[in-house]
Amino acid sequence: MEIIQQLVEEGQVTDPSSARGRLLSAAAHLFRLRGYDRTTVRDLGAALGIQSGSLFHHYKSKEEILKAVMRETIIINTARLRHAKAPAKTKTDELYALILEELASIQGEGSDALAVLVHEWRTLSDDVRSELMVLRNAYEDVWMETLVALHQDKLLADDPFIIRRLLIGSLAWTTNWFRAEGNLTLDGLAQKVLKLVIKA
Amino acid sequence: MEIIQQLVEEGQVTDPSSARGRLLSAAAHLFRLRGYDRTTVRDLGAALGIQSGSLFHHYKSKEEILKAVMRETIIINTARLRHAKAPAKTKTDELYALILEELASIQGEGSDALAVLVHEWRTLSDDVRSELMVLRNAYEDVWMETLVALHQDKLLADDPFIIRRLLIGSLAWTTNWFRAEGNLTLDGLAQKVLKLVIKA
DNA sequence: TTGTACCAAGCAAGCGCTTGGTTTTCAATC
DNA sequence: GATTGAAAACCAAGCGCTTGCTTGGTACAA
Repeated sequence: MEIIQQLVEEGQVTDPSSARGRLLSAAAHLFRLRGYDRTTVRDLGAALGIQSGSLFHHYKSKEEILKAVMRETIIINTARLRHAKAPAKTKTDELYALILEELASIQGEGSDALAVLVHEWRTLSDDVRSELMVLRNAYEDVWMETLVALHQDKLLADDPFIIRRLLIGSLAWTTNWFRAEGNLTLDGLAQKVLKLVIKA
Repeated sequence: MEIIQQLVEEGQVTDPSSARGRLLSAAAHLFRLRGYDRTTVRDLGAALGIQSGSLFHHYKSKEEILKAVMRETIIINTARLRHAKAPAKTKTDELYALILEELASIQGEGSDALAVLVHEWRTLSDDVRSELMVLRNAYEDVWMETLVALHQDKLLADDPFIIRRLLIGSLAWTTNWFRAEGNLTLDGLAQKVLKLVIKA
């Protein structure tokens, strides 16, 4: 995943192989598994093989850890999304690429972090939430560029804002049921979703 | 809401005006607002104007309260769903009625409880979860009857199981953005959603 | 007079986080 | 290429507070 490496070099995200980086991915994993509130700093320490108190050398509070997980998740996935739609030849291809990429992010690597992002959004304090909102808007912009263009070409089944909101829910919910082992592949699912929102 | 009254008389759900009933709706409200984990028994007691310890006269643990909230929510909403689709003349009308009713449940009355149901599902212990799963399956059956029939009539845009799963996510997510004050009504939204999943 | 609904007080366990000190890492120096 | 120094990473212990829940008793309606 050279996208991440580039972001590391730009100083935008933490190196996953560093102490802080391992902390963040362990946190993402546990936060997803048990939820933020049910994950104690002792759990997190144990997962890393260190004392719970040692965590506070890296981040000054538990919420700072959650914030960092979310911040980096949004940044990484925004970059991924842009990267995914770049080679598309038509706007419809672009939309397919976006759907597939978001599905892959939810299902595959980084899935922990993205699930945490959706699930624990309201856990954040107001300050932190509005701080992250800026990043999240940038993520949504990548979607809206494509959707608005499709709407102008009369290719979208409905208003782009409505479509996007319905899509968020549908795609996020796949964590709860989709398993790649089934006879439905991720590409297959992305195709099905695409067909629902594109005019016949 | 005479549906609820009938369920009360059948002994399926708790009378909302009883002490236990008020406890459950206060719990649903707080669980939604702050999440189950962040809601303390002291918060809950304060909301009811009683001591936190007094709660345990009604339910033997905090999780029992969550379980009761969920249990009754599923039962009530299953009855609502059946009631909503009864007068429909075509299968398409049935589906519209189901979509509208689920949207209404999420947005309007009982919205607290249904939101809790979606959000706190994984909070439950395995035992309780599988116990509630039985009820939840009954709820899903109401949907599947209609969707399978539509699929047989070649009116559905895709496999009924896929459609339902995509719908759950879309509809549940509306809590996070839909506000009835806008220029989009609930019926309007239901219509839009219906059109996406029904063949042109 | 029996059961329902509640109170007042508090216990044991678990929580996030702090403190003061030790080990590890690693680039700069000789 | 060994020596050094300081920053980064971590430990051991525990503090102060909150948590879910218990206990023994009271008010009151039927």
